[in-house]
Amino acid sequence: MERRLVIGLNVVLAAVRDGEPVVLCVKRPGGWGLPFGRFDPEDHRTFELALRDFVERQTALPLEYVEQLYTFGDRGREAPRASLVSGDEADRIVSVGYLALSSDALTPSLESAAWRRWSTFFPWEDHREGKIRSCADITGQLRSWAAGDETLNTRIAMAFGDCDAGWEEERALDRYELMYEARLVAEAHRDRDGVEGPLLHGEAMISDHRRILATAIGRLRGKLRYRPVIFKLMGDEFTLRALQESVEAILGFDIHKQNFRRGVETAHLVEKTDTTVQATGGRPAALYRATALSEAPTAAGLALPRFRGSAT
Amino acid sequence: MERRLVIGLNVVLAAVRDGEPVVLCVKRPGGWGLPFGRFDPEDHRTFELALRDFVERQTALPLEYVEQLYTFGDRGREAPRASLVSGDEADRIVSVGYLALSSDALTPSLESAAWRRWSTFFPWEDHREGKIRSCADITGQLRSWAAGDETLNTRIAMAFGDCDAGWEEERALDRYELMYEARLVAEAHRDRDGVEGPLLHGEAMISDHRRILATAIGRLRGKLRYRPVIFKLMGDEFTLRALQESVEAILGFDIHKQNFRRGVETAHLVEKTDTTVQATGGRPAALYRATALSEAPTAAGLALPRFRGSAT
DNA sequence: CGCGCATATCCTCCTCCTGAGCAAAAGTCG
DNA sequence: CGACTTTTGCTCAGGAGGAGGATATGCGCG
Repeated sequence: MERRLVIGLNVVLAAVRDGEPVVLCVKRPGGWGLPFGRFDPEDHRTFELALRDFVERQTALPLEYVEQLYTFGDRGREAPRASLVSGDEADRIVSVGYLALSSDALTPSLESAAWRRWSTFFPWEDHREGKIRSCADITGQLRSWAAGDETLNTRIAMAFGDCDAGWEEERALDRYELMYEARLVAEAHRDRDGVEGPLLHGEAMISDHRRILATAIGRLRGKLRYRPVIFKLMGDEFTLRALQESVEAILGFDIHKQNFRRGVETAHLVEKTDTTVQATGGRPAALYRATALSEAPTAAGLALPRFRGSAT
Repeated sequence: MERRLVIGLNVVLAAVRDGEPVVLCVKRPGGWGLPFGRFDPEDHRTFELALRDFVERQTALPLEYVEQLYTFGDRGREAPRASLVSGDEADRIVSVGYLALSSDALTPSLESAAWRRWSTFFPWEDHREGKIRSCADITGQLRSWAAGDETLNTRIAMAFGDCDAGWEEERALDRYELMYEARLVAEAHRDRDGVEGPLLHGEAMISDHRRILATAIGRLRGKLRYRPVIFKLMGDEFTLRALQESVEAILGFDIHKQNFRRGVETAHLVEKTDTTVQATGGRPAALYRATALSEAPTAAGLALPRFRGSAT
């Protein structure tokens, strides 16, 4: 029996709903996962076309902005569940991960697809005021796992900062991988022992999908700073508060209001329309729209502050 | 005849030699290209292992630092030369590009492999003092090609700045792609007309290898700013001047000497040894080495200035 | 209508990073 | 020794970014 090479495509379709970052998930036999499909060179000229095709089939939602994340080719990574994609355990699966952004987060018309919050899978990535923050436990557990190992402790320090200072939001993958190695996430047990792992930090996903999601989160967070991608998550018109809330949702921490305004305005990424809306109880807010500048895919991003810990 | 799916691996192995950025090239029937090979799932557990394996065979050089760049899956991209890798024109080739860094740039023991300067392929990317700078022609040609097209002109402005102001060195790929579309590089003619294109800007490479190289250059340049990768290109001990020259070689422009020192020293990326060397005619320079901090793959990078045009 | 309330919006102040350049130090070469 | 070259230390000004005070403009309510 010849082992064939199979290319699987995975998509992290992200959006912001009611101020919460969400990702489109699909219910599978083994649990929740990302939309994915097999790339068939006969049918599709490019990865992106294939992606759009089967995401639409699996979720009945069209894709807008799409960007490649990473290609995972290691044998053993998908080990226990390889058969999910190929139907043939002997095939060698290489999976290409994609990040897609949606501005509307329409409810998918299929039962099996649903928007789920990032925080379900990565509770420790959300440091906004009033959210749970289980980060101290994690670093504690990591440190005792690392014991005296110099290298590991450096990695922990780099990935988590002091969890309150020096936290770099774009290192979501570093953090997940450390936790995986330390067996603080269920996948680590499942992949090694073959049995369902205990519920540890956050909900698990099938295969290596949570790793892909971590990659996507990190990439998106990083990209906010140097490309105007945030507007791919916004409608045509929005208040500055809404824009800021989206940014905060993605970043996972609160930022200074007045400075944020100054930042986006002096960068000329947005322009004021002449309409205002009254969504809250206070003064009506001006509606803004993205400028032509921010439409350019190569334009600069937002000047965003770093997380400096919370007042807790 | 069934079309099989084939995964090709390409490596951009970069180094700095005598203050010049170089890349390891392999002489092929159609011209110079990057080392590449076919990924065989039977033989190799991971892409990286496969990579190390065949690079060693093709060039007799071992790989050290390796990082994935991008996966190119579009049909038609490699069109005229698809047979190079597979030997069977009907196969569908997907290629995964990698970036590798070498600190020593040993001369490969094989005839067909050689280190070649980036500037051979991308003369317009080098803005250091005393180098040719054909950037003004290029933007001129691009603008007349773009004619009045709003979108294209924005892209040009974003990619090239004013070629003297607002130039962002990490946009090497954007620049190459624009030039490709405008048929300012030989590959554009070759890929479309099937015949060897005229010599235009820089030397052409086989297949889409120059595109991959552009991707690598952009990635490496960007990464300098947020990861300590520059030390992967340096030996164990080096003077600050040597370090700076490497950085300048990669970035493609000169930077302020005193500020550079201040930057690396206050970032604690290097520490002084107690030896000095006298390489030039002036005062002997202290030798430095990378600190443990800079060994951490997740540590921060160098604070580097932006290109502000040359005094010409 | 006047008042408290909740936001939005404007503006100021202060600090630190960064760009730029002067000047001294420590060698070589003739 | 004096001219020259390169390293190294230091200063200073401008600007970006962080924090927060002060107004503006809507609401609901008595």
